[in-house]
Amino acid sequence: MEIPKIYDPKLIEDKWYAHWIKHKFFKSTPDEREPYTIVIPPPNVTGVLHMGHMLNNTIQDVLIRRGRLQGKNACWVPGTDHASIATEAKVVALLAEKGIKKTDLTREEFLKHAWEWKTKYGGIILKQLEKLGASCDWDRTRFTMEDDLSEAVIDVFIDLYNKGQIYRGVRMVNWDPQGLTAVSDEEVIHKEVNSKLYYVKYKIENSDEWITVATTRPETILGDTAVCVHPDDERYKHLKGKRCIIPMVKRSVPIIFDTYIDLEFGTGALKVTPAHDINDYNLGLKHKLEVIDTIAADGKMSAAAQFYVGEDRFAVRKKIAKDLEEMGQIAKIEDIKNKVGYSERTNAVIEPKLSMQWFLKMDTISKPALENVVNGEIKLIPEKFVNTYKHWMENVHDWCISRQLWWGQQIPAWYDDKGNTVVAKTHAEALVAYKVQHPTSNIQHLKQDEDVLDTWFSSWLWPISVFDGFKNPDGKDINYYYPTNDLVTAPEILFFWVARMIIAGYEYRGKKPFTNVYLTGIVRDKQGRKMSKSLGNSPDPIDLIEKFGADGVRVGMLLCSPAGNDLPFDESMCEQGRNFSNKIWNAFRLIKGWEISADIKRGETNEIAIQWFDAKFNEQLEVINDLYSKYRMSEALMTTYKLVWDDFCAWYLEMIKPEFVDGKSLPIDKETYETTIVFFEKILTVLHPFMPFITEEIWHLINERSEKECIIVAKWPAINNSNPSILKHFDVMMELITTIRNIRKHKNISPKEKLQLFEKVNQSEINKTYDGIVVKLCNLSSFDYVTEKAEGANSFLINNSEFYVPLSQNIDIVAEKERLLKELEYNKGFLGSVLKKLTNEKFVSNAKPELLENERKKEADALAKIKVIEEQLSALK
RNA sequence: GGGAGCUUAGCUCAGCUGGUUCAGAGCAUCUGCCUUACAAGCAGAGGGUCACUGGUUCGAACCCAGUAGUUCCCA
Repeated sequence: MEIPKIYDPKLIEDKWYAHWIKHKFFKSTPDEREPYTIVIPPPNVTGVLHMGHMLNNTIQDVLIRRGRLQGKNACWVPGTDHASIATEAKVVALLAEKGIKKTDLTREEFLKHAWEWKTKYGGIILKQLEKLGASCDWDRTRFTMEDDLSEAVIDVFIDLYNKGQIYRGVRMVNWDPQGLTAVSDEEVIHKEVNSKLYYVKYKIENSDEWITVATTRPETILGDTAVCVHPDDERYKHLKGKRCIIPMVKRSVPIIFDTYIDLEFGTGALKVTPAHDINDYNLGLKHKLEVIDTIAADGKMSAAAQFYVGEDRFAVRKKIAKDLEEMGQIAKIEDIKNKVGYSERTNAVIEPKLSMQWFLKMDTISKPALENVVNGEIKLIPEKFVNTYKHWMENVHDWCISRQLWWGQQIPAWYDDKGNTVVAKTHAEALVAYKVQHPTSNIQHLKQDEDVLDTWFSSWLWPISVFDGFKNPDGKDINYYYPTNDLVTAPEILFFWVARMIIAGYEYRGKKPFTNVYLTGIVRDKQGRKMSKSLGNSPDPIDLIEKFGADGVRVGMLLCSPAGNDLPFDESMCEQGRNFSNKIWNAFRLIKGWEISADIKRGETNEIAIQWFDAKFNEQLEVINDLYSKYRMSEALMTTYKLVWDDFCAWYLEMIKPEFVDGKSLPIDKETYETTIVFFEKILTVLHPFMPFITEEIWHLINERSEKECIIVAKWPAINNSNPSILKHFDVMMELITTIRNIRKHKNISPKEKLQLFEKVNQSEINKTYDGIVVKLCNLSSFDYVTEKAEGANSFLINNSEFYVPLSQNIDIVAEKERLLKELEYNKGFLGSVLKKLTNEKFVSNAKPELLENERKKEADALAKIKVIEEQLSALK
């Protein structure tokens, strides 16, 4: 049988994925086993797989596969969300290419196009997840806008409205003039930009005096309805009761006094534009000012502005500055830096805008979500995010849940022509409710609210709605899978999504939606920039999988990404993963290549090697289990990596590897072979969550197995630590081996040349248990015990035992002396530091007894070592 | 402007209740090897004033205070 020496993932990954699907290994239905559940953070239907998804979904797959191996009923629910703004923008753009304007279509016609788009392109990302090996239960795939989930959204809206938690009101919202919709506070990104501060002179009415205000937004002057100064400001006290004239529009407005004003900023006089600034709006409410909305929804000046009507606000900013300057009303212009809000979705500059919106009250409904994270009922990993979470939840704002879009769940609110509102599921129900409220009315038709709900208002129900928890609140699925176990997501949406799911969980199930929230880092490029499509700095994950294999990419990403830490991505990480695959493959090749003999008896060397690896495996498995329980995934992987590469390949296999005689490998005894297979299978199982494909492939090659006997449904090894003491003996032996190899290296002795080794020891202390291994791994011709120093040999110390390796070449006495002196010096220094503690009365009286004991032992060891070194030194003369 | 976090080897990170098995790991680097599993490898090696300053302590990477740099959140 010819096994290729380079592992080629391309040949097997698709095969095994199809095999797993065929045998329904990802499928989960409620049964008597303990459930282990993860709901996917639904990616946006418009999305394609990027590195962030790779990281996030790899972690989920590792967790779910391990849960499955542990015998739990593992259920990973996939799906997508409908992403109102992004999808609608895509569809609008697509229609524009065909020469169709959204405004020419009815709502129904537009939605038809949108659904067509969704059917055709939505969900590409889910297909891509298969390449990664994601073991989702695809039969459970959900979409936030499918009928059942939409119905849940509508029902929740109605329920919260009836509970008085939802209200409609005019509010200053963050308006995205490009997306033509309001966006929530959390969707606004504030960036510091270079701006100009314009000092504009307003004439005091019936006077020759002027008052100068400072503004970064002169285009809003047209909507000014007051000028405000601080009541304590000596400069303006005399203006009490006066009015001033707004430039251009020549409107007379009052000069008002309010302590809100910052005396230091600008001139201490503030122009007040209630329609276009949240603070001004509040001032306006307080002082009962007129509100003039001069900027239309698309960011252009409205008719109310009187000037520059139909021109864009930024063009107008420049123009009005110039025009005012010509009129002599600009006092000066300064360069400043200020923060400007941008839409997360469209990157347009956010325009504060007054509009009628729907809001969810957050003050009371969010309480359990705060408490249960603070008290640890729900764990955030890493814990540091609890602070941020707490801070946010304690200062939570009402949630603006309406969006001026069509793609989404239309708000179930109905109005008569006077604006009277009823909230109901259907027009018929609305009409009935309306008649109850207005018994005298004979209206037959109510108009439904044009707006849809924020997409997060769908996804906050996700952990419940994917199990039909609204439609069927006592259903088998929801009762079995909810609360789910782990959620894996990015810290960026901790508030957008995670907090709101927790709120919904307590509101609608009275229980948390999940227990652990694992927050991944952000995948960045080498310059620390977030990977994004617009920057073009993200490699295509599918290309990476082509190049390094899915297993390689998974390992590469996970090795360097502790929870919550950003991940500066570099392809070389995947290379390390690929190399690891190859290492495992070659271990398999080695084992598979052995000739097995039932006639040979298992030698002592192999027996010891087996005992040792068994102990080592159990020791490390315990560490790995513990790391998993703490969600320290990258460390669990690194521990597994070293167990496989160092302990299994570099040590164990080298110890049991049959010798070559006359250009031919000797056969291996059956017992050792079979045990080695058992070890290898255990190792493959522990590797499986990280590297599902190669482990499945080897699993089927290493032993005769039926189609259904797959590693994906194998059993996670149990801990069975029978002989832990052997590990200590081995550590000493390994040090001996390394030292001998080091001598070889320093003396330039070929690995092929056999060496002799002597240990100076009293006959009673001889323990030859490990000698065979040392002989084998160091290529020795003999390992003998002596009572006297061997002449002309290289000597060294391990644990206060002296060893000699006779060399054909002469020993460099000078160098040897130097080395010994250095070692002596170090040990004397060490002894000194120990003695310093032991002679320190306070240390002796304060330190714990076992610590004191340890120091005494160190003292004794150091003294013994110094004695030996001194003997060696004197022998050199 | 307010709050939180971070700073340990060239890079990415461990380091639990302070005590030389505590200064570590992987990658990268350097040296020698194409040794019939693997050069995508093997065997070795070098590399850090634990950001800085001060304090507490018998003893500080670890606790406290301040400084600098950096990231995030909020306004």
